[in-house]
Amino acid sequence: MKNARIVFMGTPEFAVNVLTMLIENYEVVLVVTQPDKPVGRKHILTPSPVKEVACKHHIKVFQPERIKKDYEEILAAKPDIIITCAYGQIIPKVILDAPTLGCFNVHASLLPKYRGGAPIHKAIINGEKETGVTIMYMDEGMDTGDMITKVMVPITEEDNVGTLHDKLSLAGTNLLKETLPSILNQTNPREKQKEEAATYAYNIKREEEHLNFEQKGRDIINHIRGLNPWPTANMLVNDEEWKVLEAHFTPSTNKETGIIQKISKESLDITCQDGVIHITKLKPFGKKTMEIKEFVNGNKDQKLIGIKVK
RNA sequence: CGCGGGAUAGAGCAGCUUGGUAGCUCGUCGGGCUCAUAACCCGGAGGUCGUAGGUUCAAAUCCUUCUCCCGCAA
Repeated sequence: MKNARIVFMGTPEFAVNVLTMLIENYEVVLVVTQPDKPVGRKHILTPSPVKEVACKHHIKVFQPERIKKDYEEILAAKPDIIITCAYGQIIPKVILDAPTLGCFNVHASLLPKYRGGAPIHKAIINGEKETGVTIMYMDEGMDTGDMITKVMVPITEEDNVGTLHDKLSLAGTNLLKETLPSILNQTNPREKQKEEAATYAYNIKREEEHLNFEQKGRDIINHIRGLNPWPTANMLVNDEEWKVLEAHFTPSTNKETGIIQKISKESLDITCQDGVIHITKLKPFGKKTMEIKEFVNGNKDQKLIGIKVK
């Protein structure tokens, strides 16, 4: 089926590469994405990245508030195939059953691990050495459908959510490009997920962004890079919320955790369970984010030394 | 008018309470020391103190307006 009618459903930056590839190679008849959301202090109504791409290519966009109740437009598009990628809403069975070839999803993890909305963040936070992308059939569960193809992507020490996100987005796009022909002529493999091996990566909650210096250094570093550049880890300094963007760790023994030990042009050092966290990029309360070098220029009197960070 | 933080040299800050012709760290430029240096020493350039108005002999500093940036909440 060469000229399949494709409906694409997706929302954030992660889905942009996938959509672009589909537009360049296939006939995308409708793009479904989340409604424009008010963003920032001024509540400026902002379209999703996916919507912007769709508009640029003059493809019809559908933005239901609740797809569970408002889906007629998708049926009307008479899709042969629906491809989703980080859409952001649970898709009802009526839609899953609509396309002649089925509904397929591009998910940023090696399923059945990290089902859910924050697989990239959680993979880094948990200190994984590798993750990947899975292309799969959709069913009514959350990322529980049968798997078709996967690609592995290593996680390096230097990776954070931003860099890994970009790698996975590209890997997912390429994987879909390779997999789609077999889906279209219905020769693709199909493998059930092992339910007992499933783990979940739910969206990051506000309280999960807070650093705990009683933890081991390795875990704290993973936590920081697993939340950078978004939503970013934070800590309380003098009861003000500071953001921590980059840091590294050296092991040692300490009497007390969470103490600001030293501020130098190399780093701001805070004790943790088994060593010292060296913060090299941060955002003090009310300030812009800054490199340690900039930060230390304005803190030459070292008045933060000895303070307990919470 | 949702809550709070901020705006002073290219960067990060101090000074504002108790008005009196602008300071620190870094960067930059020039010179010196050194085998050498991102180290050290000496010297220079660079600011109408976010905007507009008010009080005053005098405003970065006190009062009012507006703009912009940041976090939270949505």
